[in-house]
Amino acid sequence: MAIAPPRPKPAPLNALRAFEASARLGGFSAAAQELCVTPGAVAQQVKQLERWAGAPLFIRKAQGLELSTLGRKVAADLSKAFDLVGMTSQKLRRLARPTRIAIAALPSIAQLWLSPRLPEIRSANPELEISVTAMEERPNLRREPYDIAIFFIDDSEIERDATLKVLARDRIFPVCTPEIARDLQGYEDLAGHVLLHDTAWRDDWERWFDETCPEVDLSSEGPSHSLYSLALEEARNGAGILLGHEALVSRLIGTGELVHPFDAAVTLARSMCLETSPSARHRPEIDALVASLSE
Amino acid sequence: MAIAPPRPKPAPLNALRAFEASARLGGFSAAAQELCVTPGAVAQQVKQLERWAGAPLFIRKAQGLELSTLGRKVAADLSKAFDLVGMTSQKLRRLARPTRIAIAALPSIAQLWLSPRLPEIRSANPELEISVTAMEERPNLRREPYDIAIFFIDDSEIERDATLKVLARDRIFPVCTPEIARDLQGYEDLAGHVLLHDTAWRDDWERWFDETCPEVDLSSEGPSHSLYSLALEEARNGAGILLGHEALVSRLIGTGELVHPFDAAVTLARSMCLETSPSARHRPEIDALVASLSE
DNA sequence: ATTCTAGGCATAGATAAACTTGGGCTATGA
DNA sequence: TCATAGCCCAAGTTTATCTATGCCTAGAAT
Repeated sequence: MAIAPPRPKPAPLNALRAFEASARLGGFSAAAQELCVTPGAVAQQVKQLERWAGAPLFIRKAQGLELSTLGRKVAADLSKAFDLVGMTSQKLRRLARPTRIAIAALPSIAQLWLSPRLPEIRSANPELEISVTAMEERPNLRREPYDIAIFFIDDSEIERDATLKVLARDRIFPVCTPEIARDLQGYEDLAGHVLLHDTAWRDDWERWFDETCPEVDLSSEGPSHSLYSLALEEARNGAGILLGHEALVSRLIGTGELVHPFDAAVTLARSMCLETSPSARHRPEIDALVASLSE
Repeated sequence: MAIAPPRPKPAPLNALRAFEASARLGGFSAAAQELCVTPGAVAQQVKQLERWAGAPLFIRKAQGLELSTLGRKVAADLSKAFDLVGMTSQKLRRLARPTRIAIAALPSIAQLWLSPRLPEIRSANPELEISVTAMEERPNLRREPYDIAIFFIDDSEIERDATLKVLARDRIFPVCTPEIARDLQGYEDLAGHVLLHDTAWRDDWERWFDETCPEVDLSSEGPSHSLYSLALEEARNGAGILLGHEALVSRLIGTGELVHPFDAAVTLARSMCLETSPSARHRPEIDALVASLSE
């Protein structure tokens, strides 16, 4: 009774995932970032799924997307399904090699905060294989294979998510070499120096001026670096004054290589937080590591 | 702070699915059949997943597979996750075009039982687009995009699954043209005629001999066809005697083209059953169709 | 108004993933 | 002792997926 199989195919898995990410994040570009591909690839996948289903899932607008009625009806279920897939695959990875621990962190945090603490942790737990991956955006720990993530997170989000562990509030203040600091008697003396910037935190200086000395007329112009650690290196070499984020500069202040010439500090509405993967909680290796990092 | 992304990749979805199917069905070959690929393809996918995880999921034995401890720990969760994915994608398909109904059936059932009933159903529900796909194996309705499946199913399984709806017990008895029937006075007269077979139901004749006339020495040799409907066509053309499955031959008996020369019938331990997709239940279109098919 | 920017669309070509094929190997059972 | 059912491996091929471009639209910023 053999028969050739022109059978209706099951839905393409990758297309479902692309749709789910687009629906959850509200756009192809955001989804593309999460999936590490270009927006065009995501758009194609979604279109493929629409062809399979026979009806559109999104209403395309010139500016971004909107879920169609149909899309809205299935997006939540799909998210739940892929959360389960993701968490199970992480469980698999962890059970396979429990001593392998992956940490995701902002590049600046990875280099300036985490890296100095790792040697001690590694020597205290020689059996652990700790890997650190630097990235700009906080990954979705329900999906991506990291056990721990360390990023700056807005307070509003911290309130909503009780599993986030605050490591330090984000306080900013100018830092420079002791030599430069000798020139700085008052805020107006800043005008004569180079103000170093980080591209991602471009308005740090403006923010600090506004909150500490709005009466002084100062320009926040200056060279900017795409890596905070580069800007910090420049400051350490005496190239100018950088707005330091407390958690990231305290080491260099401790060694005396940098000083903070003004007492005024601004506390931003966010904190450096440690997040653990839902599938990693209550694992002894992870708990111990989190405890070490929290001091 | 841009950074090149050599990020640890998430688990490959297709590999997860291949592993899940292999674990659930107990072998690469069975999984390959469900996924419509060759066993080698499944083996490669599973190996890829093992590389990703860093540990083996199966213990390979000369005869088939056995789940490793690790594999056993994640297989159940993965099945649940992919069930959810599959059911959601079916929900999507159905919501997109609610009047499109896909039926899967054994080729013989499709042609001999279902096909004669469809014209009436189609004219009673002209808005429905009913498609029929013939296949040898009962599909997994949690995964594959069919709304209804009609297959012969063993009684033991029917007891376990209350959602199966029995359409007819599987009763078998010889059938032939009225001309041939005139030659058949007793069981021993069968010896002089060609006995037609279906390859998939090769032992039907032996079974019937055993239960109705074990004392007569009859050979169950004879030509076999890979499609039951072909064998039936031969019988209708007077080429020999076929063991008829009641549900499949009753039409031709009704028209008088075939007769059953002996009263003796054997009831097999299985029935022709109708199964509905979990995601299709309680939909008016489906319920109405099921009711029509159940008479 | 004009320019700029962000986001989506379409296509072609390049890249990577998945699949098939064919040949080996090992136990089981007729 | 052979046949069978499974799995493994190595090419080689097909298919799917991704990138790269250029184009279009609607708000936002000059």
